[in-house]
Amino acid sequence: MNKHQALSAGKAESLQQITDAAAQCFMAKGLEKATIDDIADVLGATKGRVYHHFRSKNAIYFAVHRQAMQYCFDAVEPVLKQDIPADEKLFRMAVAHAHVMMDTLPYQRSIRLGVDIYLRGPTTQAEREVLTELIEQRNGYENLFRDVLRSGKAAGTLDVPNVDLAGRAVMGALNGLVDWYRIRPDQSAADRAAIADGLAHTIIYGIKA
Amino acid sequence: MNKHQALSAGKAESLQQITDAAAQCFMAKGLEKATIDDIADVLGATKGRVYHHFRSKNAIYFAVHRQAMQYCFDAVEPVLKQDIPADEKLFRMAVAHAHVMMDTLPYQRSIRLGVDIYLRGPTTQAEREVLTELIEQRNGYENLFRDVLRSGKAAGTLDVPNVDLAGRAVMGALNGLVDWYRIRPDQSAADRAAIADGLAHTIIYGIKA
DNA sequence: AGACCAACATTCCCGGTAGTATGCTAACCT
DNA sequence: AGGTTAGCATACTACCGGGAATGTTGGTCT
Repeated sequence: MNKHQALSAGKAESLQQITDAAAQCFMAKGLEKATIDDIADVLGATKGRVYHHFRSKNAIYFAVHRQAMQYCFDAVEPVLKQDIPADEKLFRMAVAHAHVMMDTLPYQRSIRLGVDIYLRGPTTQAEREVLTELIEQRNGYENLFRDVLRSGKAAGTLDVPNVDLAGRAVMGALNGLVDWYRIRPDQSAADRAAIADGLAHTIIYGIKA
Repeated sequence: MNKHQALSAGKAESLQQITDAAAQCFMAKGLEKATIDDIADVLGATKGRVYHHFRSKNAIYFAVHRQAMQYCFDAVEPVLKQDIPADEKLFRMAVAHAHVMMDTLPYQRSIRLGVDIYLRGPTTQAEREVLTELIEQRNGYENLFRDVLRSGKAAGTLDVPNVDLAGRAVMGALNGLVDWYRIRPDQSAADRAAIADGLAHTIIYGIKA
C-alpha cells in the first residue's frame, strides 16, 4: 500500500478527480476562460493541488483528451470483435459511440475545444509531440469506422462510393451530439438509447422513403 | 458621395476587411488567443483602426457571426423558393449549405468557437441580447431544414420518424465540414462540388446497400 | 483658407492569470 | 522519535491583452 492513501483518496483517484473537474470547467467556460482556480474551486481545493499533479494547463488538457479517447476505444472495441456483417457492425459501433458521447459529455466536449488551437500557440517541443500523439490516436479511432465501411463495401452490404467522405459524414453526425445534447435530470437510459438508435438509423439508412 | 471614400476604400468596405481579418484570426488561433493586434496585423494596421469601428472584441465576433449566418441564408433561401418535392429540395439545400461551409470557411469556423462561451462570461446586458438574437437566427436557419423534413414526411417522400433528431444528424454531418475541410490551392470547383454532392447523398440516401 | 471631422496611429494603464516559491502537516520508514 | 517525503495550501511575481485616452493626418465644407 502506498503512502497517504488510506483515507485520502489515493493518487490515481485524485488525478481523475482533477481531470473530471477540468473537463467540467472546459465544457462550461471554454479552454481559455477556464482558469486553474476554477478547476480547483470545483474540487474544493487550490491551485497548489492541481500544479502538484500537472506541469501546466496544457498538460491537464492533454490528460483530459487522452481520457476522452480512451472512453471511446473502450466502448467501440468490443463491438469490433463481434463476428457480424459489416453493416450491422457499423450500426452497433455508431450506437456505442453515441452513448459514449452522452455518458462522458464533458470529456468529449473538451476534445472539440482545443486541438488546432494548440497547433500554433507557443507550445514547447514536448507538448507538440504529445499533441501529434493525440491526433494520431484520433485518426486511429476514426480508421476503425473507415475499415468497417471498406469491408462492408467489399462485401456488398454497404453502398459507399467514397469511404473517406462517408466516414466524415458518419463521424460528423455522431460527434454533433456534443453540440446539442444537454444532460437533463428527467431523462432516462431509454431516452438516451432512443437518441443513439435514432441517430445510427438515420446515418445508415438515410431519410429517403 | 460620403467623405473620405474617394480613394480610401469606403466605410462598408473597411468594415468588411476587418471582419474578414477577424474571421481569419479566429479560425487560426481561436477566439481568446486571437488578439486585436493580430487582427490589425493581418490588415497591416493597428488597434486604432479596429477600435474605431468596433466597441469591443465581442462586437467583432458578433459581426462575424451575423455575416456568417447571412452567407448561409443567402445560399439556401433560393432553393427554398423552388417548387420541387421535399426530398429533392432537401438534397439541394444540403448541397448549397455544404458549398457555403467551404466557400466562407473562416466565418463558419468562427461560429463554432464562440456561442456558448459567451453565455457565461461577464458579458453586458446589451451583449447578452445580441447573443440571443444570434441564437434565434441560427434556430431559424435550422428550422428551414426541419420544415422541409416535416413536409417530406407528410408527403411520404421522406422517412423521418423523429424530425428533430434527423435534423440534428443532417446539420451535424454538414457542419462537420468545418472541422476537417482544408483549403488547398490545387483543388478545383469540381472537387468541392464532389464533396458537397457526396455528403448530401450520404445523408439523404444513407450507406446501406 | 481655415475650421472641422472621420479615420486612423500611439501610448498608457489596469485587471486578470499562468506559473513559482515557499510553508505546512500528516503519514510512512527505520 | 526524528527524519523524510507526498500532498497539499498560501503568497507572490511577471506578463499579457483589452480597452481608453490622446495624438496625428488628410480630405471636405463653406
